Amino acid sequence: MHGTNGTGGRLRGRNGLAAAGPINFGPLAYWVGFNLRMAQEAAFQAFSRRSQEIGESPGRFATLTLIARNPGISQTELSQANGRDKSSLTPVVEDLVRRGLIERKRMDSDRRTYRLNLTPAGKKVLTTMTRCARRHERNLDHLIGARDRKRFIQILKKIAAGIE
Amino acid sequence: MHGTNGTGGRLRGRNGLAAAGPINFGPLAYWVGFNLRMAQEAAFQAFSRRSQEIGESPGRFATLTLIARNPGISQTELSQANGRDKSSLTPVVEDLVRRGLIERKRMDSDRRTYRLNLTPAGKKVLTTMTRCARRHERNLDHLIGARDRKRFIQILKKIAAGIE
DNA sequence: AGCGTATAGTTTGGCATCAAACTAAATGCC
DNA sequence: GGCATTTAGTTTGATGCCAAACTATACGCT
Repeated sequence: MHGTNGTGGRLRGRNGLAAAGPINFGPLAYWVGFNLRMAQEAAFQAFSRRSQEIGESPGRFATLTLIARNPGISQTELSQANGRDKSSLTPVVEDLVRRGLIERKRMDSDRRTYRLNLTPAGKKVLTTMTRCARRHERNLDHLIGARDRKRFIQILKKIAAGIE
Repeated sequence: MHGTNGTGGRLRGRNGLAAAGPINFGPLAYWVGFNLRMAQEAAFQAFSRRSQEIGESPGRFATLTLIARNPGISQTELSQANGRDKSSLTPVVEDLVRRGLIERKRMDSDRRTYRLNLTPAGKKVLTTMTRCARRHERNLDHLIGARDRKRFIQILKKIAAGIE
């Protein structure tokens, strides 16, 4: 190496720190995996902040929606639809029951499985959360642009479904 | 409710379980946040499996790449570039130093900060990991299609950068 | 009926992450 | 020089997640 600052190719301020300087991302810059992670994290953080405003946890939203749309769904079905392990659902369901947002009944024909349903209180909370989520979505839509939105979602679905 | 199966609008098998049946995703089906999460998780799982084949952890990959491309980078800069809290980096850096993949030197001018650099061993491991990641990327590229790839990444970057 | 296997949900253990409190060093102001 | 403020990194505590072990029901075969 024959440069003058000994940082191997990156210009920095006199004390070796890039002044909020340009980071070289190398191949990460154009790789899908990395950008997917960064985008997801950013969107999640934003939604998280919004959820806090209404005093709810972001993870509860998809759960309540799926129960609302699929009354009587079992925990295993729910965990699969939601892309989480069934064991992760146990404390969530416990919490939602405790707070009176969902109701949980043993099935008669198969006494291992539960059926989950929203209570009236749960429906009310979901309505509030949905309004909040819609604001978040509008924000994202704005960034993406109406033209590309549909195609964008299609690609996301393909990735979710089609990876081996 | 006056239906016959008591599941409130969802057809199920005789014991109340949808036979790997169609889940109603409601608004989640076309919302960006949810699909972003599902895609990211799927891609991550796939990369995770691949990483295991070469005996590495998926999280190490971006870290090593960023150090390689920005020699002498500090931990705080690194954590920001990588989209993680600086405290998450402490155990990672410890591990990489312990295994002799990176080297860590106090700066002379500011003795609070470290400079991180790859060792020759680290460079070698990164080469292997990069090959592995390229296979993963090819897989994703195939799903996305060459035509939409560039636009897709642009949108992901916009989301990562532009959310408030 | 009885036994082996499969399934629904829970428990446990470990990991990655963040946020807030903390330590040590640097900077600025008087 | 001395003291308040900022900054780099670590520690601690909490959360959410997964995978594997576990419990209890159910199913299937003989």
